[in-house]
Amino acid sequence: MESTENNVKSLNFIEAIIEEDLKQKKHEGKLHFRFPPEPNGFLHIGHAKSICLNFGLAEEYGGLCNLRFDDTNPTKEETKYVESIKEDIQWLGFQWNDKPYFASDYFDQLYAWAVQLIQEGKAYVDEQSQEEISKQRGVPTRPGLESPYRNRSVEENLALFEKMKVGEIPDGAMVLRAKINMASPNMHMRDPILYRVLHAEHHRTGKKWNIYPMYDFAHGQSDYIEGITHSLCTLEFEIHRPLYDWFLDQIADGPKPRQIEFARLNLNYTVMSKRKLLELVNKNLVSGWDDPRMPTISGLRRRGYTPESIRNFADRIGIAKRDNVIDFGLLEFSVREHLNEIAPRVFGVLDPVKLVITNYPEGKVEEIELINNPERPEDGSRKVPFSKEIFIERNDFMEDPPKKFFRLAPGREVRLKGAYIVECTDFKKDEHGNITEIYCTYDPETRSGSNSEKKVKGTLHWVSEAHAVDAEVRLYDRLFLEEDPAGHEDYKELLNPDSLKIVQHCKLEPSLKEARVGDKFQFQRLGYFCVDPDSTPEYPVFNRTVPLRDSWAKK
RNA sequence: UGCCCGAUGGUGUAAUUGGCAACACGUCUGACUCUGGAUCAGAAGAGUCUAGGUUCGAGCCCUAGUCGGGCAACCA
Repeated sequence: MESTENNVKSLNFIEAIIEEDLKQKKHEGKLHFRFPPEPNGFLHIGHAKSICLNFGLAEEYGGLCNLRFDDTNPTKEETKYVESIKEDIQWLGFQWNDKPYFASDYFDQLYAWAVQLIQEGKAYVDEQSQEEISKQRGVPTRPGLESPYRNRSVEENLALFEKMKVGEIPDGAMVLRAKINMASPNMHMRDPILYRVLHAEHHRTGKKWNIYPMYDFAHGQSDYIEGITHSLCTLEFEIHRPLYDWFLDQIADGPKPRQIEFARLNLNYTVMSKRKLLELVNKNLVSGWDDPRMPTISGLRRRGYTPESIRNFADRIGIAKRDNVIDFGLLEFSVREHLNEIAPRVFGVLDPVKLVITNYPEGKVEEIELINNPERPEDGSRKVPFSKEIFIERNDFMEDPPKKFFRLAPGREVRLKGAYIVECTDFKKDEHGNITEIYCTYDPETRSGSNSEKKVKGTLHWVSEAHAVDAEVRLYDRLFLEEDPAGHEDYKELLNPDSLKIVQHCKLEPSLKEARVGDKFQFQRLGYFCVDPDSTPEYPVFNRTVPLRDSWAKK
């Protein structure tokens, strides 16, 4: 955000902290961030906000940013997620420092620190059941109770922890707990669990471990090991910060990372929790993590969003601590803005109706030259064939139109973009009243570029029947009917039944035969579209990224 | 009946750190246009949750409330 007068960039609260730290020479002027996803699902637009924040700050201030997989729970994590996360970050245009890091690389060190805490009398093995432990923890308004195992000897703790480690203890039978304060008003300080027994195979360490550290015992330490200076996370971890600091106080002697929390991104008309997104995928409510209706990065990519548009979006929404719900329209604005700049304009008729130009010579074909992108003259032009029989959009014709309808109707004139002005003389209907054919005459004097004086209110896109490419087009709408689906008992009931409309045999201009998967276009007057991977050479498939703004449709 | 955090136009974010609220999206006008797009010009819309206090002066500081969010997983 720029202030208008003196062009001074205004800082968000995290940048303000950073600049202050820099001024104080806090970490000898070094800046090191990290993006720490758990590989248990695909990244979504909310993660994009965090990615842009962390990697963006590193770029902005000349610091570093690690990609670190927070893989301390082998029951939920998979390699395929690791791969998708890497792909998404790179696609967004960011590069992590050095190599991908993994919390699991620190299991040995973490274990050693746990032993150290035991030796210092700051941790103990509890063999109560999960239910008992949870009951003793108390409630936020009342202190908890101390475990009967809280004060056993260091030797006994060491021996038990060793048993946990070598696999002699069944899942759930014992945990290692920090000895902090069962009466703390902060529930996370009531003797939090450090390690649990899990006879699970880890995606990277395999069967080496039978115990795995909890998030709280791994995260801050991982930051510390990597020399992170600013550990940025979302608001729900705010209450963990005293624990984050407590662990570091026990083990660290060098400079410590500082945890700073910011508000996560919420977008209306969608859900953003990995659990819910996973459920949509698992229940086949969408076609997969990359379904173009998903708010995942892979979904947005397939939908036709560009990395630039997402980064600009992240920039626009800002960083603060207050809860927020961003209007989906802002995301759409961001893609339109970028696509308007880069997408070649083409003709595509989604709902074709045939138009015959009765006074146009039979068999004649003119090659009409069309500008590829008026926003970028350097993108040149292309030739599009024009002939006697063409397709136009069905809703560009009305039998009995209102006065403000600037398109085709009996007796009305309209320009066929790049070609001629035509006047509707007649039309044909079938027994159901559907228009089947429209008849026009053209004025040869009005060809584009011929300086004819004639002006008309409307301009239509069109595709020559004989030259048309057939295609499938997928029209997407918001996935949910209500602004806040997650706020409902069952958000799945709020799925928009019309979130995907598949249209077959759309008619596209012949140049689109050359389009490759991922290519983006503006179908003139309709919206932005991109080639879907489901395409075949014979039958391309296009996704509508976003429609054009339509001030006519609004009325 | 606890602890932590937050509160600025419809939405989001600013306010040179105490000097009478700005930018973006959205909305509405109008111009232009061979995309009812884009672009351009303009408008409406908050007096900053409330009440006190400090001060020449408060969105910024203090006090007390109100409202909203979070915290009681062997998840992250």
